[in-house]
Amino acid sequence: MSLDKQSPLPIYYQLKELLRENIVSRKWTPGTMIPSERELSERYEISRMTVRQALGELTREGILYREKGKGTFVAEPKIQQALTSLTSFSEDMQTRGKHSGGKVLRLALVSAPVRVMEALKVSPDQKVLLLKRLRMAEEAPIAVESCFLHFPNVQDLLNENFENTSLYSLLSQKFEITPTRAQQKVEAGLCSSREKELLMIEAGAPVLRNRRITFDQTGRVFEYTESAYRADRYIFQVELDTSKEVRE
Amino acid sequence: MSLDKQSPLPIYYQLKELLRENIVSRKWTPGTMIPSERELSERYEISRMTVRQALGELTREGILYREKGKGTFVAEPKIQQALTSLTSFSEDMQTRGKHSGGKVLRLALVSAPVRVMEALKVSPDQKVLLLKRLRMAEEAPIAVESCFLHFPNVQDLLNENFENTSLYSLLSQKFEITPTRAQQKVEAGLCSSREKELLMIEAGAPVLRNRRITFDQTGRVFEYTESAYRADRYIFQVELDTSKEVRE
DNA sequence: TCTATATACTGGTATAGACCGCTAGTCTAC
DNA sequence: GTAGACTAGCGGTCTATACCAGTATATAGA
Repeated sequence: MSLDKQSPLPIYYQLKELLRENIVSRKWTPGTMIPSERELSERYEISRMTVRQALGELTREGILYREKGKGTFVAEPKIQQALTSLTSFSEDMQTRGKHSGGKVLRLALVSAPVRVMEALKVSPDQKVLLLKRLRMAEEAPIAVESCFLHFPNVQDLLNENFENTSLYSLLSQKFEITPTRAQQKVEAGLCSSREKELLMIEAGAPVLRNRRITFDQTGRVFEYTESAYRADRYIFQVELDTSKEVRE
Repeated sequence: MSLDKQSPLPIYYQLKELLRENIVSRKWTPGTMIPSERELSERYEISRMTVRQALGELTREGILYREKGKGTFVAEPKIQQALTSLTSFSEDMQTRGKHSGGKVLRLALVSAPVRVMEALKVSPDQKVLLLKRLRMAEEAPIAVESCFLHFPNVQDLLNENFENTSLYSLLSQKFEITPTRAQQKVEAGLCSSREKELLMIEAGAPVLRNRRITFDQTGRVFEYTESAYRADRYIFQVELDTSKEVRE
């Protein structure tokens, strides 16, 4: 594997994904020392500062940790993450060991329905990005998800390929948006006729309906998502904990 | 205010604190465009890369945000963090302004089903207290709840009246048990024939199924509860927050 | 044998310069 | 008047280099 310096993708980003691949494939296991910054910079014929940008981002993602004078190492995976924390679907599925995937049903700038406008706090003349996807797990449909996004330059997402990429990792890489807090409402319902076809279930089958408003690190709402999960294939899990102190 | 290049503190860190001071003192208010990277680098006679390190960290902290081609701006302050809270049904209903109530369907020491034994970590010969209730809200049934309890002297609860009393307030008053942490699983399903009658819904109506394992302040599990909520009358809500660190 | 020093690594900080794509305002030609 | 070209300024990426401080190991001296 190597880097393509002609690619429009930044070099540090290519290196980052290359390193990530070595970790998720368990070629490098937790605790392993990865090649030093100087070694990586020589091997791929790039500047050490570029290597540092890749390693820095992976470190902030909790995938690597550095020790001055010693080296950079693969971090232990976080166990709790799937529960209390905010995950996108891709990451959610990964932590459960299932193969994630999805088919984009729609990706466009739209005028939002009123309930979405209220959630995203946008005025009627503002358009939001709608990303509607059929979510898959192990080759079978598991959920229909409509994700409404609103933040500066959201239209840049129109050219992205969401079939294999996590929305949240894109948001953090290109927009410096980190999902930090969310309000989620979960209820039971019966599938609509459209959902019945997409999810390949029978009429009258139950679905889990999920509505989520997500806030970034600055406290701004950037996402409102509605999803309908096949009840026979999905369980919503949450850990509640009152022992955590409220800051400030 | 200026920077001390002889200080053992890194220059980027000094700049970061200097900029932060301008923001917390509200000299720069939210939405203000701060000086450009090149301007800061000239003003303080430092490299632009050093400026970028300071701005990058403040951006990741959510204090600044950048817009390509435009500039770097002061972000809106973080809103107060809300907690994921752990409430009993009575309190849950109270916070929603509905009159809470319930009819006790069964209160007895029983041998627990296997899934309950596993959750409560009891051996097959140990009996647990089963409290099965029909939960009401505004004179109408809203949920069927089976609550399995296991802790010292649990049999003392046999004489209690649960029609109007919160289980959790009893536990804290008489047993010094404070619900502190819980794992909850939520899924959608269709009502059983028994649930249909109790909840007064039609056959094939959807229900929200909830399973909760609750731990007390010492980390011991004391409760396993299964409930089925009328989908048309109940929405499960949760606030998620990743800004609180999860530690082992 | 044990301690102290030399040295060869590591990541951390900082420099100065370059080019890119994007934004917004201005200016020109129609 | 207005659409399109130009341009100054912005953040984003990348290079090549330098020196610092911490870590581990080998080596020289007591």
